[in-house]
Amino acid sequence: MSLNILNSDSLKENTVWRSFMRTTELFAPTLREVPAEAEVVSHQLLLRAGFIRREAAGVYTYLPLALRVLKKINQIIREEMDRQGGQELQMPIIQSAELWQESGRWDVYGPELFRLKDRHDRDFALGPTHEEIITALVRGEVSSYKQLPLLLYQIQNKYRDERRPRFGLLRGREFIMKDLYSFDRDEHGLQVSYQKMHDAYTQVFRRCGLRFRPVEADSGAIGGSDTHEFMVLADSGEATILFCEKEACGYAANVEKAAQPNVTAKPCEDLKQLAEVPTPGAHTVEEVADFLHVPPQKIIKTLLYETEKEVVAVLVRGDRDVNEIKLSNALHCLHLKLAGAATVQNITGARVGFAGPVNLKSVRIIADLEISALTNAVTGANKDDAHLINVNPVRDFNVDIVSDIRMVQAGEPCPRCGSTLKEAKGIEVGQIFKLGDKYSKVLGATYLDESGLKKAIIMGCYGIGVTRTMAAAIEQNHDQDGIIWPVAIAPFHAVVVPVSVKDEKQTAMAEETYDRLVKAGIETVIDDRPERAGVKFKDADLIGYPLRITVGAKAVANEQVEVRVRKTGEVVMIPVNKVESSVIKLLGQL
RNA sequence: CGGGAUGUAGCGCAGUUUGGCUAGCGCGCUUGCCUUGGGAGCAAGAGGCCGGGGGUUCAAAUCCCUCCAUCCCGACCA
Repeated sequence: MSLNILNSDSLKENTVWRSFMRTTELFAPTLREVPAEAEVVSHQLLLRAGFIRREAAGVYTYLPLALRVLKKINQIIREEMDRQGGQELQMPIIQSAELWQESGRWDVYGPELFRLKDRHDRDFALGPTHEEIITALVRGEVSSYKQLPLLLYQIQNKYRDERRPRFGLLRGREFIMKDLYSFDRDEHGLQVSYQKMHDAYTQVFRRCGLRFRPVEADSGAIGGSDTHEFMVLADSGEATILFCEKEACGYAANVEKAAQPNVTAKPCEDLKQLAEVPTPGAHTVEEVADFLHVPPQKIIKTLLYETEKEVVAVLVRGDRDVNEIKLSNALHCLHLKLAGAATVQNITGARVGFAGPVNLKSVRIIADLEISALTNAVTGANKDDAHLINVNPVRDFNVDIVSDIRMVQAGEPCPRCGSTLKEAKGIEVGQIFKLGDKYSKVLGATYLDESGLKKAIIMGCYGIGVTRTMAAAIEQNHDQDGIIWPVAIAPFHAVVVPVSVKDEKQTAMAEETYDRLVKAGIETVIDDRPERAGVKFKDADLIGYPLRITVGAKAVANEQVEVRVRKTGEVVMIPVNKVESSVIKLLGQL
């Protein structure tokens, strides 16, 4: 009996999606006009093409077409995770506060954590990520080095109460994410797992048909050492990435992370006499530079920052911007913000705009690497309407910390090879982290090695935003008429459009074409609505089927259907009896 | 969190300033005719707690109070 079940069609029918559809049955309500709530193009097109509907701010229903895309992305992810030895599981979305308190993140995570109480008034959170749960699971089940390494992953809804949900699926509060966690005995094992995931991610995004780039990144709140982000390249992207113009070099980093090049040698200039000069009203770098006729590079910009521990003075060259991420890393602080006017007055004794490191008491001073290379520089005098000239580090002031704390810009030398850095915009769709023992230590996930020694498991975590990837694909691949899906993640491969459904010959020919394509395994939609051709064409372009097969009067007369490529607009005439092979060939070329 | 804006039919909007007939327009939807290669045309229809609650008034989409929702901008570069 049981064998019979296995041999039956149940196996063959166990495909994730059906490969055929009639638009008269398809639930894909398209809109002619752009809903007012949508700002970015992926959001607009997802709404217009009938892929999603909004339920609440940052919370969406995925309609059938969207779900097909998501399933395809998921499937590619599964195959690549499994290929690297990953095992899929599912974990709770509702997570008890205890675990989060144990890891310390109940307090650290802040308002982004969706919190709720049960009827007994116990605290819970909706999982924004699953480090706690998975580590707790593993600590209970893994006790020996023989059980390692372990790669476990899940694809589920995650929740973050964003301070400002926006851009449709690009920054939602409920979203689908794949997270894989690696568990290894040591750093070497972690390196192996990390590389596996780096390879897997490269494969995933390549297979999705996206132009992307892995970049070095900052590890942020999740913590850990090494980390790369996978960026889908799109001009509308929020993230700025810098990459070396030399392909062979390969350096690429998020601006948040991009290291500055080695400091140029100190210019040989005689140290001049420190002096105070009046600079009435000149409180920005630009104003001071104009007023004193010095280039901004000769000005030391002094910013006061407040952290949860202290107030610090931050020095960068006048033409540079502070990189707050680098800064908070250098200061080992959690929160960072520019000090208010009152604090500035209090500490420097002057209004905002006249702070300087000379004789600045009571706060630590942190300077960017470039500062030590300056001679005879200009700074604020800690006195209203006055600046100091001929200021020299060491001679006139000392700093407590020297570190790379500034933003790097396109055009600067590559920190690795010295060629020029270029800039691009990207959408972060994946990130891989080396966590080390950060979570295993606090949560007590350990194992015994061969010598019976108890050791912390070394972890890594690796996420892919599935719903964000779908939106990013649209940001990268669209035109005025609508979406242009890469074949691998398109909801369907082709749409057959009979120009007039009242023409029996056209209908018959379209049905034959549809039938042939479906039987050949091509996911095909037939637009059998009694609409005019223009309406169907518009919808086809909007939804973004990679291929459109038009069956009109010409087709009937010539026994040839017209295959149009969505991406290029290219049109080829194909005899009906060869339509499958031609379509397969065309899809393969896309 | 701060600031701004908006909320009227499925979608896009007018009407609100200066309260007053039965709340309008375009698209979409239904029915019929017609049309059929890029969102056609004609005709007849359906569809509204004017975001919720409370007030003022003879009378409220419109004025007042309050709550809610959505969107945008900002979060300080000395």
